[in-house]
Amino acid sequence: MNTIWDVAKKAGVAISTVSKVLNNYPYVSEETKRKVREAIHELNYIPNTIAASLSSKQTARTALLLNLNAGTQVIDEITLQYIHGALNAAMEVNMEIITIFLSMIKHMTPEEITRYLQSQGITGIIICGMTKEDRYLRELVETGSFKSVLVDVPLINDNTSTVWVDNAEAQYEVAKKTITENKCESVLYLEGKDNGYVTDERLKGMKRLAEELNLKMLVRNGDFSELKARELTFKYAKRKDAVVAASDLMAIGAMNALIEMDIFRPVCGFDGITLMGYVGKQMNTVRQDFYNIASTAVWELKRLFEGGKGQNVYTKYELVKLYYKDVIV
Amino acid sequence: MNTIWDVAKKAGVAISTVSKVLNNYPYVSEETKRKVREAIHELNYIPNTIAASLSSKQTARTALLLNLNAGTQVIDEITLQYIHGALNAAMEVNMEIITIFLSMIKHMTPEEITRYLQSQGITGIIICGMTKEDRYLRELVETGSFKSVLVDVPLINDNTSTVWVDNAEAQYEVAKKTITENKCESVLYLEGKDNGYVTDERLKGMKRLAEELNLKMLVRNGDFSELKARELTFKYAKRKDAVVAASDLMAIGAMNALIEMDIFRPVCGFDGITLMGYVGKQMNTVRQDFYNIASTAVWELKRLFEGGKGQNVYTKYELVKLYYKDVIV
DNA sequence: CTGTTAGCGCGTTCAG
DNA sequence: CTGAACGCGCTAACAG
Repeated sequence: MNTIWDVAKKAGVAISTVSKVLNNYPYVSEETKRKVREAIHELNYIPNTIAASLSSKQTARTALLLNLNAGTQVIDEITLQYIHGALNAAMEVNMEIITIFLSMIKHMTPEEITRYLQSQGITGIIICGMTKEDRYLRELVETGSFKSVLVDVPLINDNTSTVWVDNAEAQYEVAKKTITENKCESVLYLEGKDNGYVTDERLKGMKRLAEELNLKMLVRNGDFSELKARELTFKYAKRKDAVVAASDLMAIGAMNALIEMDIFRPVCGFDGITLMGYVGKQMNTVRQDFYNIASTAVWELKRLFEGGKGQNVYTKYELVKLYYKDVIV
Repeated sequence: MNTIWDVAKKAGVAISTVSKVLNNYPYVSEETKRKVREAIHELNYIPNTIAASLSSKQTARTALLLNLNAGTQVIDEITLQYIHGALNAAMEVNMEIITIFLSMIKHMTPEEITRYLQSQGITGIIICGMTKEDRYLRELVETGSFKSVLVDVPLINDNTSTVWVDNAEAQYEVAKKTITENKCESVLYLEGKDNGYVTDERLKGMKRLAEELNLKMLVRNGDFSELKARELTFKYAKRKDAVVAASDLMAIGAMNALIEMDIFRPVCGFDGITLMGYVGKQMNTVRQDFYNIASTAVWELKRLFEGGKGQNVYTKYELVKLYYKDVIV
């Protein structure tokens, strides 16, 4: 491996000069820049990121914290999209990402986590799938030891940004479409886990719709669980005209229950996961681009690293129905 | 953050002594060890891994290389299991893992990849989902610049190990079960991509079975694709008694085709993915524990780091049918 | 605009 | 058995 030393020698300059052109510092003549770049190119030199972070103390090493609670297919798909999006964006902006599952650090106190991360030279974190129960994470973020970007969690301060879709609006839209298409007058709403930050938002959107359309609405907590949604559907769907679920998995559970009960009710979901193409015939859902969300989070973190203040970033969504032909490859 | 200096001061020794007890070097008196450990504990000291790797040049920083070609649910599940298993095991053995998708490095030459990884201080790699087409990866491994563990690829040398299940045997068993249960005399075998290392093995197992049971076997290349399997089934299944697919996804494609054709043929798959519970009623499959495979790979890599020679490590599998009740949560 | 120098935190000889 | 001293590869003042 060539070091910065070799480059300096080859270009006939001091290592600090090389470092400067490497990091785009001002006050370097075009001529020297050229010489240095040439030497770098000829030697196929790649800076040692380890040494760089040791010395600079401010490199963009980032931890991607992921929740992997329920071992369902859905979680898999979403989580992997997060990882993929984050890693690719990280490569673009030249940032190192360490993937960490919350289960691996759940037993630690915020202080322990902080030390653990800092010992790895991590200065920024991106959190996906955080719940209200993850108080230690919240503390971690609030101490401000790291630049943070949270996905789907409304927590913003100088060095914390949030990336999420407008859940209230999305829930409103998808439900409205489903309900008006079928001229329903009453609805069973299967809301998510109380510990989920998006749960309240989605419920809010749903309430607005119920009021607007003058719907009779029954709200029940499905915990984002397919099984629970199934049970609730068995129990309540008969007396309602439609089932709106706050997640695709719950929508699938509801639909399967309806099939077993042998009655038809329109169902809609939220997420837009592939599984819908296999089982959810004709179900409206809100499709989120999780790859893009993670990617956005990385760019937002980069902004924070560069001195930007925390902010709220909305990402897009679309209303879709997934068909088998869309997912078969 | 406390440094090794603070610990040394508190324990009343030199930093080198602290370093020695940290790395379990001999020739340190029990008494000093005790003092140092106490200081470490009181200060909640965690060694800075960055500085450590800079200085030692032999830390176990590892790259987990993953293939993410087809954007299917199946790939998602398997890949995520790999990641999860690897990261958890890595934490146990105190090893740092950087996750990298092959798509991110596919445009680089082996030399470029080598430099890229080395610039990150990486000395070991684990590769999942490598195909025969990934020649640059093979070169990378064969240069011996890294300690490597390959999953499902038969390539072994002093610093390269392989982790995989006995694909031939597994394919033999699952097919045998399916075929004898249904007293079949002819079979359509949907093999995987030619570029897959497991494809030949599975075919080998299948051939042995065909010979043993004196089956009429038609082999067609399904490319691990659901769509292709579907088409092949439409074309050939009618004249056969059973369909054996070299992957779950193909099995699902075959089954859907059979349903549309409105004929019954026993089908079996390979992998044991969750999706089978949703769509694959009563299908035999070979269930692999991808979490465990990745975990095993990490431990194997650790062995290589410690001077062990490359070897072949077999992991287990089981024959199962997945039902909806097994996957609903 | 360029070069010198002092660390970053730790591992590792090598005297003592 | 212990500690002083050097260096890993690089960044960041600080002189010049």
